[in-house]
Parts: sequence; structure tokens; C-alpha cells
Amino acid sequence: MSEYNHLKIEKSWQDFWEKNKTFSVDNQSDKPKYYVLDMFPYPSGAGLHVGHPMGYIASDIYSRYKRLKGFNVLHPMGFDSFGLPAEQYAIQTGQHPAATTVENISRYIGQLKNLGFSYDWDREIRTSDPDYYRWTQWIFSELFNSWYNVDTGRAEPIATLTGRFEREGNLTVKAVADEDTPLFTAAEWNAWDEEDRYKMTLKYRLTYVAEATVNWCAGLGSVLSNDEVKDGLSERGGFPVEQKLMRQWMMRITAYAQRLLDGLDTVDWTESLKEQQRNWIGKSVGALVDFELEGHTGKIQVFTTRVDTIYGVSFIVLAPEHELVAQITTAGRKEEVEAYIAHTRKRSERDRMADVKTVSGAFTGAYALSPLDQARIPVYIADYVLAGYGTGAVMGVPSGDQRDWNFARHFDLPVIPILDSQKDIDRQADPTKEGKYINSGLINGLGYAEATDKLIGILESSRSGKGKINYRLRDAVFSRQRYWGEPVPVYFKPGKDGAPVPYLLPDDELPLVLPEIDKYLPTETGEPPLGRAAGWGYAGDGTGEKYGYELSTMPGWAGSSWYWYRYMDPRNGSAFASREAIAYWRDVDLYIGGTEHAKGHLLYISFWNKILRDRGYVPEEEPFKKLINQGMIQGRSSFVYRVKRDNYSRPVFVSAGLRDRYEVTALHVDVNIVSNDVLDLEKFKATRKDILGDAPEFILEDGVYKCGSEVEKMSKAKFNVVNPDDIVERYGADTLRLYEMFLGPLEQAKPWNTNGIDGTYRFIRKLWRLFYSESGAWLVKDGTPAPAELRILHKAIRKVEEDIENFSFNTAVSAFMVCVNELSSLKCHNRAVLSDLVVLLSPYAPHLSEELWAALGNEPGSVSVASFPQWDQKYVVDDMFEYPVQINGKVRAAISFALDVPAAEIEKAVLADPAVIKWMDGKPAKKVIVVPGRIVNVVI
RNA sequence: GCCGAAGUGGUGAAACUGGUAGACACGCACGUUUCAGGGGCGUGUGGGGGUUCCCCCAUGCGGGUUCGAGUCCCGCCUUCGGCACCA
Repeated sequence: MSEYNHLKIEKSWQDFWEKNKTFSVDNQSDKPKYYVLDMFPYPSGAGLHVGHPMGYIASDIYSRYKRLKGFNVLHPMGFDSFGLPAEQYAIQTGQHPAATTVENISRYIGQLKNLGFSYDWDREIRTSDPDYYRWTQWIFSELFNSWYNVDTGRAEPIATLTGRFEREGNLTVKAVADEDTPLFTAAEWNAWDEEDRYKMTLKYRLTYVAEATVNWCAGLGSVLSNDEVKDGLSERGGFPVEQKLMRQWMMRITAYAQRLLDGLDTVDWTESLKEQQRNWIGKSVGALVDFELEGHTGKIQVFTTRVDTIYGVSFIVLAPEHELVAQITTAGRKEEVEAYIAHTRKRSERDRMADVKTVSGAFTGAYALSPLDQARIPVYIADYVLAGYGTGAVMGVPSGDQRDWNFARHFDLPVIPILDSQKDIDRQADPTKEGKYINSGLINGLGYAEATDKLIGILESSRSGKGKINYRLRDAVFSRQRYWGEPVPVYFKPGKDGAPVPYLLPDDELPLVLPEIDKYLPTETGEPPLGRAAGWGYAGDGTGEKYGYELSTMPGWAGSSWYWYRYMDPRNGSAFASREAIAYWRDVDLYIGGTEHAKGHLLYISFWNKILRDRGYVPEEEPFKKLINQGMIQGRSSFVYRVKRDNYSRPVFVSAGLRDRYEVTALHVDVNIVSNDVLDLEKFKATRKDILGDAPEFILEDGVYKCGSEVEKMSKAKFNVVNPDDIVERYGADTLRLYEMFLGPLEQAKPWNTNGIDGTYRFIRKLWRLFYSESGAWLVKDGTPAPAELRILHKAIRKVEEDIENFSFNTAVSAFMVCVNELSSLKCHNRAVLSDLVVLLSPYAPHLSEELWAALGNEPGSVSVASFPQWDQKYVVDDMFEYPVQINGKVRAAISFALDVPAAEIEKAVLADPAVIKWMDGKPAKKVIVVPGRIVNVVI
């Protein structure tokens, strides 16, 4: 073969790998295990664009590298195939989402296989497959059957809870449970009938039904979780989202807030991602303080992180939605308060967020009494206090908090200094904790820490307050009013009072398969689409009755919150994965995916994993030891410029460099017919009759038409989508793989630009020329490699190894290029050198490497299981000689210099100017850097 | 406002614990190959003086530490991500 033919080479090796199951992996091995996982994709109708495989290429390189290093590598791929787009497509076209999903998946698989990934395709999974979601439903059941024991700090089976109720009631049970759970004794519990006992357990289960304020998105016809809402709009579709009280399935992720935080300290993720999660969980340590109400039996409970400022309180503010507002408002204030509440209700979440500067509120007429000195404190309502955080009530301390200060100024309330170090409080709040307390009764003269401890002690002993940790994290809403998701394995049976009570579908009834329906829209009565499935219900409880199933389905994150375990044992019919498989693979060593999942997926995986661990199914507290976030690939749009003139004259297009001389309209042009910003005019004329008309005129510069460019999101409408299939067709997968890695650091977001790809293509052909001459002659010769050749090779081996170990995939490509450039100029055709080079390159360019490896006389396919070449110290070290020296009379150091330079020459150079540098005797000095002919510097 | 990351040629980017800044690649220029198609090969390419050799200035801005700073310290500026009346 005289020319490198990527089409032929790549196809034949992909077939070979598939036929020989080269990358199939066993759950048993003498080798150490290594698990490399990609975030699995949602198979959208648009297929992959060049940005998507970035992470997959990196993980594949790492997987292949680890195999060469002697690891048993699990590297699977699958599809997160439940989701909204398929359902919306179904609503529009009537096609079953399952059908379009299968089509999309096969397109994805085709595209992925084209890129030569070393996935074990026998382990492929799909979350929408009943054999898979059977186990998602099973995990739901496990959560339903678990409660969180605060004493043991973990989830336990519900039986351990009911056992304690029988013996002790719930007075001594410390559990994470519903707010409204009443206290009861063992005698009371034992006197209840089975239904009442069961209903009581519903308040404790890790998944539960609740009337909750949820993010309702009318545009999508479904509720959304907090991480699916951005700036008051839905992340998908950008529809407005409103707060609505609805009955929903919830998950008690808040029980795990502290453990989720602790876990972050044990994993190797980027600091910025961990910070995002910490912010999202939003832990704040403070106290609850009760304020009695004057002339009223109720109490206002506030949450504060600064109890120490309690003597500075000059007002209390309740959220307008606070339940006490109606009771405490005095007759004279009623009108104003109600008007304010109405005003707040009208404002959307968005308006409220946009307008944070304006101070507003209303006085209720009521007064609260400070628990310490019985000071009379006016009670206000204002929308800067959120009903959903803390207790929905705050104590206003104007001297220490800027919002409180603004509020006090607006309503003419006193600003009381409480620390002697506070400055300028006439002009702004000073939140300092420095100094000693003043105007502060019992804590006068104390410092911050002492004062806080003392106050909490006093409040706790007088039962008017206690220390409290608050989290911003809310329990996760688990219901979606949609069709294309996992059915919740629950049916409802009327209770004594006629109200429906949820019961879990028995294990042996799983999977509860998604029923067929005629349309994918909500029913006329507003029920979710599953309400259309006539007769869908459970009849197996022996009563002869049929009970309706839950009509909402699980959210998108359900199937992806445990999937890495399924890859370990993907066809297991009796467990989500066998104990042996889990014990062998344990956890994911390297996880690669985008940072956009910080508040969703990456929290949920940890949450579910902790439950599975508590219940004894999995061994590790954190499932993903190391996480790398690949940067997003943006599009780079190209533009042509049409000169503005009347509609009837023929269109004129001006090249980008000349556009300033005209008044122009910029139009997107397909980036695939633009190369190095030069437009292919013939293709342009052939494909864009719509904007060109009959006889377009082009004003060129330097004989070509140049396009302008801009970085935007990759999308069809902007004509900037680059399909990897086209690049593979033209340059080959190996070139694309090398090029995508060469673009820059993996973590960095960058616009896609195909301009530089010729460089990597040239590199491959240059490598090819080390094996074959232009006429096709085989050039490789046996024999002992020259030292110069070994030096080049071993430097490359060391560099590539270091770079891959450090996930610096881009710099390794440079190392390949340097190596091949140097070997070419030496005309090196040595078999030993080239053999090692081929293995070295195989993670990046697997097809080419297999081809050349076989051409070198090795067994076909064996480069994939070869060993990573060893580098030899003697060829790669930059040997340094060290000479103690002194400079300008100061005794300093030693000189060291590269081995390349003959020692005599260095000495000559050093001795040439004895006035500057003199040899000194004795003392060991460290080094001086000497470059050929010149002393650079001296170090002690 | 708070938290996090980052600012290096025309472009993408290299630079290990401080040690010849700009590797490698794109682009560009010139040359070459009877190549005239977005082909191959070679040389050059941070800026400014001068053109065998050499000198000066250059890693967002201003200071500092050091024999020596892209790298460390202090103070600014800018960009990008995240959070945001969270009490």
C-alpha cells in the first residue's frame, strides 16, 4: 500500500474488533480492575455533533492506555433513553416514543462505532428498556421501604422503625420525617389498626407523597426540579415556571445533606464543581429563636446565623405567606397587609428576583417580645423574606445586616449598635464579628464566640430557642406528569376515610411496564397522560378489586442515578447487579462528563448510592472517585455579507475584509463549505439559491471570498453544526481523535474550528512514510537502533506516559508530532523503534496502529493488548554536571548544564570571565543553569 | 454583591517543584517540485533597532520578593462559569 487510506483501514479494523469481541471484558481477572465511565447520552434526534465525542475520545484513550498498562478495564456505553424530546416529538407526530428512541439509538451507535471506541458493546444498557427500569423501580421500592435513622446516621429497613414504635412509640426515635408528624406512645401505636400504623410510616419513608410547593411548568405540562429551572424559566424550552401546591412523590435527599457535603472532601473533582454543590446544599449553622407575641398565644420562630446580634433587633419580618400573618394582623392594619399580600402574589418569581433593590413591606400592628429582655418589637411582612427558607421569619438587625438596614431606614426604625467595633452604621450596616458587645444586656463586654455560646445556652435552658443547622437543599420532587418515563410501582387503595392510600407493588410484579396509550397528551380532566390507559391498575391483593396505579412517571434523573452498577452485570435477571460483580468492580475510577450536571445528576448519584450502601447493596460511600469535566464545544458560525440595496436588483456579496465599505446584512453560511474562512463559491451557489437569486455578484479580496465568524451555540439554524461523520469520511476517525485532543486542554470550553485538522492529517501521513515509500515499498528494516533514534523514541514514551497519566491529552499529541518529525529527518525505519512507536500511538489512533502493527508482522488485533513500551532512563535524562561557584564575590551555588554541551566548552565559557564567576572550594551548592556558551543563573 | 476559574504571538496553545518564554500545530511569506485543484517538500515567521554577529522591549496593569518571575506575594483591571433578598 503506497498511500494511507483511512476509509479502508478503519472499516476493516472496526469489523475485526466487533467480530473478535476484542474489547469484551470479564468480571474476573488476575489484573487489577479499572473502570472508566462516560456520562451516557440522551439519544436525541439530531445525532452527535463534533462536540459530543470530545469526552468519549478522552475516556477511550485513557481506557486503551490502561489496558496497555495491564489493567482489566471496564469501559461501557449506554443510553439515557427516557426523556422529554421523544415525548414531544410523539405528541407532534403520533409516533411512539419507543420507536423514535430505538431509531435514534441505532444512529448514535453507528456514529460511535465510526469513531473506533473500545466499548464493550455487549454491556450496552438503555434506561427505557423494561429489563433495566425494572431495577429502577426496585430501587424506588427500597427507598419506600427505608427510613433515615439519625442516631445511626443511615437508612434502615422500615421494620426497624415499626419495631421501635411497638416498644417505645416515636418519642425517642430520632428520624428524618415529615414536619407534621405527631408524637405517640407505644401504647397508642399498638392500639391503632393496621391502616393507621401504615399511614404513620408513610411520614418516615425515604420516598413519600406530599402536598408540596413545586415548580409547575404549564408549557411542558409537568413539574420540574429546582435544577431544571433557570431564572424562573424551564431549562428545556424556556417556558415560564410558577409555584404551585401539588401532591407529589418526594425523596428525602435532605436527610443526606451533611453526608453529601462530607463526601465532597473525599473525591477528586474540580474545586469549582465541589463549590457549586456546596452552594446548592447551602449549609448554614445558626439557631432558632422563639419570640412571644404580645396579647397572643402564638410564637414567632425565627432562624438566624447571628444569635449574637439579638440585642440589636428592632423589628421582625414574616414572609407574606407565613401562616401567622392572618391571625396577628390588627384590625387597623388589615387592609394594608392584605393589599401587600395580594401585590406579592401577583408578582412572578422572575419579577421578584429582578427587583431586589426596592424596599417594600407592611406593618401588621402586632408586637413580639424578645425572649431575653422582653423588649417590644414590631412585626412586619415583606417579600424579601422567603417562605421556603428557614422558618419564613427573620429578626431584623439593622446595624449588622444591609437588607435589614435598608428596611429600617425605609420604615424609620431604630438602628442599634451592638459591637464597639461597628463603624459608620448611620450610612450602612457593618456585619463585623470583631470587638466587644455593647447595648447587649447579658453579653456586654464579651467577644463573638463566647457570646454565641452563652446565648444558645440561655435560650435552650429557657426553652425559647436552640442551635440549628439549616440547608438550602430541598427534598427532591420525584413525579413528572409525562408519559415517557418509568412508571412508579405504586397503586392507590381507598382508606377508611375514602382517601387514597399508596401501596407498593410487590417485587414479583415488577417490571410495571409502561402501558400503550392513544395520545401522549394529558387527559381532558387534567390527569397525566397515563390517565388515558384504560383499566391500568392492580388487582392482585386478593380483594377482587382493581386499584389504579400512580399516573405520574419518574423524573429523568431516576434511570441515571444508578446506571454504573448495571454495566457491571447488565443482563442479570435476579438483581440490579450480582454481589460478585459489584464486589469486583466496586466503583468508577474515572468519570468523564460535563459540569452542567453539578446540581442534578451528580448529587442524585451520590444520594442513591448512599442509600444503596446503607442498605448493604454496594460497598463505597462515593461512587465516582475522579471526575473530569470536559469543556463544552461551541459552534463557530461563518457569515457572508450581503450589500443592502433595493429588493429588485441582483444581490451583491462582499468579502469580510471589505465589508466596512458597505452597508451590509450578515447571513449565516454553512460552515462545512468554508475552509480557513474562505468560502467555496461553487458549493455556495449550488446550495443557497434561496438567498442568492439568479445572478449573484461577489466582491472578492485577494481573489477569494472570505467569511466572517462568530462563536455561538451549535445549532442547525445557525448552519454551524459540524457532523463527525463528515470529518471521519474525509480525514478518518484517527485524525479526528488526534485533532480533537490536540485542540487544547480537555476541561476548557472552546469553539469548534476545523481549520487546523490538516496538521494532524499530515502527521499521520508522515508517520505512514516511515513504513511505506511513495511507490509503496516497505521500508522497515531490522537491526539495532541508533542511540539518536532511541533518544527520540524514549523521550516520546516518557512524555506521552506522563501526559496521559495527568490527563493532559493535548500535549501528548505534540509529543507524537515531535517524535515523528525527528525520526523522519533521521530517515529512521528501524523495526524496533517503529514497533514501540505504534503501540505508543494506539490509544490515540487505534485503527492506524492496528494496521501498522499487523504490517510489522504481529498477530492482527494484538496491538490492543500489547504492553505500553518502557522508557529507559539513560536515553531521556538531561544529565547535569554540577560545579560549585560563586558570583560577584558572593558564595552561592553550583553550575549545572545540559549533557549536550561538552564539559570543556562549558568550563571554557565559565572561565572566560573570571571577574564574574570564580570556582570556589568546599561547600556543596545546588545549581546554576548554564545554557550553551552562557551562564544563565546561579542558585544557592 | 458572594464563590470559583482564567488572562501568553495573527490563531489554537506549550513551559516540570521559579531557570534559554512562545514547543507543537494552524495561518501567512518566500522558495522548490513541469503541481498549476483548498497537492508534496523546504526555509522563515512575537515587536523594534540593526541585518555574518548582536542589542533593546515583550506573558492584562502597577508594585514587591529573588542572582533570576508567565510561574511566588500585595493591590487593581478584564473575561468566562456558578449562586443570589438564604436571614
